[in-house]
Amino acid sequence: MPRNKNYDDEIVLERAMNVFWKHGYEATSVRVLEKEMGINQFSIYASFQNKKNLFIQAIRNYREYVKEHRFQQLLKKDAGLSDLEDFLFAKVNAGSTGTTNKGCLVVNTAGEVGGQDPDITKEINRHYDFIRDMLKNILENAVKKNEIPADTNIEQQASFFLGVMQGVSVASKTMDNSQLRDFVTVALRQIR
Amino acid sequence: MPRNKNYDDEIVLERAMNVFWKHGYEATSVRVLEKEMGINQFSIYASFQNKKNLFIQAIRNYREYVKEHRFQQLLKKDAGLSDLEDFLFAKVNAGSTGTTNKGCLVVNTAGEVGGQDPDITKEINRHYDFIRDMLKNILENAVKKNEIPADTNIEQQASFFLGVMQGVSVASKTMDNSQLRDFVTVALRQIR
DNA sequence: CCCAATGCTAAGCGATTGCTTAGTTAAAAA
DNA sequence: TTTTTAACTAAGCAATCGCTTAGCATTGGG
Repeated sequence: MPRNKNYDDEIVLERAMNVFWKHGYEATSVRVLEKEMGINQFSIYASFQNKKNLFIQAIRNYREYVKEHRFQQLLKKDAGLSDLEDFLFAKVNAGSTGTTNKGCLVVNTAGEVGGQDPDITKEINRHYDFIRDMLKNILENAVKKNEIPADTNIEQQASFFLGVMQGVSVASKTMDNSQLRDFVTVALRQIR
Repeated sequence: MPRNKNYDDEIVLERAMNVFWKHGYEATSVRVLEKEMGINQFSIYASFQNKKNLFIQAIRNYREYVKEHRFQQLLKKDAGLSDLEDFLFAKVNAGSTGTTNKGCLVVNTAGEVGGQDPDITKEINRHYDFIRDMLKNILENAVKKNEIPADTNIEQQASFFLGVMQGVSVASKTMDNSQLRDFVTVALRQIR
């Protein structure tokens, strides 16, 4: 019976994600959201209830986004250490091309909102559970492929590389390319 | 001639630092600052001009704070690798005692404000220059003490451990203690 | 003692915050 | 075509934002 929306929830959510990614949670007002999303405030609240929930949805959208655009190679079923190497060094070189690096939305959020809000914290943890699982799979494959020793402590190395990825996200804002390359080089060298 | 302040700039600045540390820059209002600092808004603006400058001063104060309370051991002229080990593992165990970890003020700020504001960015960089210098000194001492090989690439390892410290700051909010221990263990093992 | 200079209190400035609500438009079911 | 339902526009809500200002309090020099 009723009238149809003349916007797509997924599309406007992706736009919202980019605004939050660039400016953070608190510094993003609903006014700039409605401009960037291209819809009225009413529609924002109709589709996403409130600002916090929109932000949480944006984090989920971010996870889908990085799965498709950043972790593609790492998410192949048989991804191994060489894929992890490619990924980390790609991040190093990406820093030079772009202007100021936006870093990782989830790392930024962890820093800004931290353990303050339980709902957002839960979403942050979900994201890192996902990355941790991805890393474990890669490390298991790397053992099978004889890229790393058979007695490698998978859990331990997964925690290490998760920490390194979080470090890279911060470092990409504060280090130059050669420093970033050094960081990644040492991180990868230890497992060989 | 004139009347004297009945508060100490350093004391109220340290209080401001703790508020920013806990809630971040944007989420900290001048109203809560005046409550926590124990002085009127007028006095805040008289002593620190505006909110952003107060924040920048708070970051500088944070650097002095960590020099005295966190990096004490690392700043000894002859600090070596064993001191770095002590420091990193102390961070691991600190995560368990406290409630939600506040992380590092500067890492949090890098995530929230990032490259947005040039003045704040400059202050972030100053902080990391300081830590990098500290790390280089430690690594040089470690060579002299034969804790690490003589041909160790100091610059490279300094970038690595700076990245690890940034990672630990994020990870201390998202990992449990054993995961954090694994992260630090692998980071330190590679240099031996 | 009085005066000049700064500190303080408290009220309030315009602007912006997240969010809501009346009034209208559009579209599908009857 | 009529009716019903929801999406739209645009105005506006109270609350809070960073910051300022008028008026009084307090100090040390003359």
